[in-house]
Amino acid sequence: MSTEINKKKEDKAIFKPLDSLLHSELRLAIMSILIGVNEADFVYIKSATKATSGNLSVQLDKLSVAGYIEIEKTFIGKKPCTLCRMTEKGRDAFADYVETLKQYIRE
Amino acid sequence: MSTEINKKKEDKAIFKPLDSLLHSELRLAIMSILIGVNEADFVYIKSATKATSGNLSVQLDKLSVAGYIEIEKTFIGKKPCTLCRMTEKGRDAFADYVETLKQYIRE
DNA sequence: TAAACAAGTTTATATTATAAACCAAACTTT
DNA sequence: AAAGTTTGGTTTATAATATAAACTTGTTTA
Repeated sequence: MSTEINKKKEDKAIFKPLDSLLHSELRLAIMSILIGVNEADFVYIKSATKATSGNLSVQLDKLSVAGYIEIEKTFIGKKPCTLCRMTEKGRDAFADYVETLKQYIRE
Repeated sequence: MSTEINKKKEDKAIFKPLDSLLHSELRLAIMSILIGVNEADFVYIKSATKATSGNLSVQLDKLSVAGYIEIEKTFIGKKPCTLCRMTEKGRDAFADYVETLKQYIRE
């Protein structure tokens, strides 16, 4: 049986897990852009991140499914325009992520 | 042919890429532990991170192959003991990573 | 001495990210 | 006006990565 004398090994992790949806380079970049502006469109995010269209499309969709961003498909003149906006949920998740991350980078 | 008149879209990403070796939850946790101490053994890191042995073994190996940590296999009494220590290169990479990350989290 | 345990490693599988291929509509050139 | 090009994406296939399961080697304990 275990006694007080036995040196206890840590029985819980010292690090809080990171939100894996946000801990991805491209998704993090997207969120980083969106937290600073009211909205941004697909083409802008693509050029700012240098992501391929396919990758961007997929990652935006994941953020959208999670409710972290909203996607609105409109037209600007005759061209389609995909607008992205961060939700309150996304803002909270991002703030949480940053807090958690600080544990890891010791700041 | 392209002219100066053409509105140039951003032609470089606004985010510096993250060191993908470090941008991994477990490897980051390992580095975070090692940066704070002189050395730590496999068993300690395992319990501190709650990683499985297999996963830990693989990730330590990657960090070691990259030259970010050194691994020394010794015995403590009759039991094998795998000691890990961060290298100077690892320390630099970690510092770089943290700096880069700040762009993304705006701090 | 056989069963259980400790400390890992190796290999297989599931998850995730990335890239390649494709599509529709609008513009441009001949 | 038909043919080719560009824009703004989506879908699907592949490559990379993380995780878990199975195994190994040696040790301790019942």
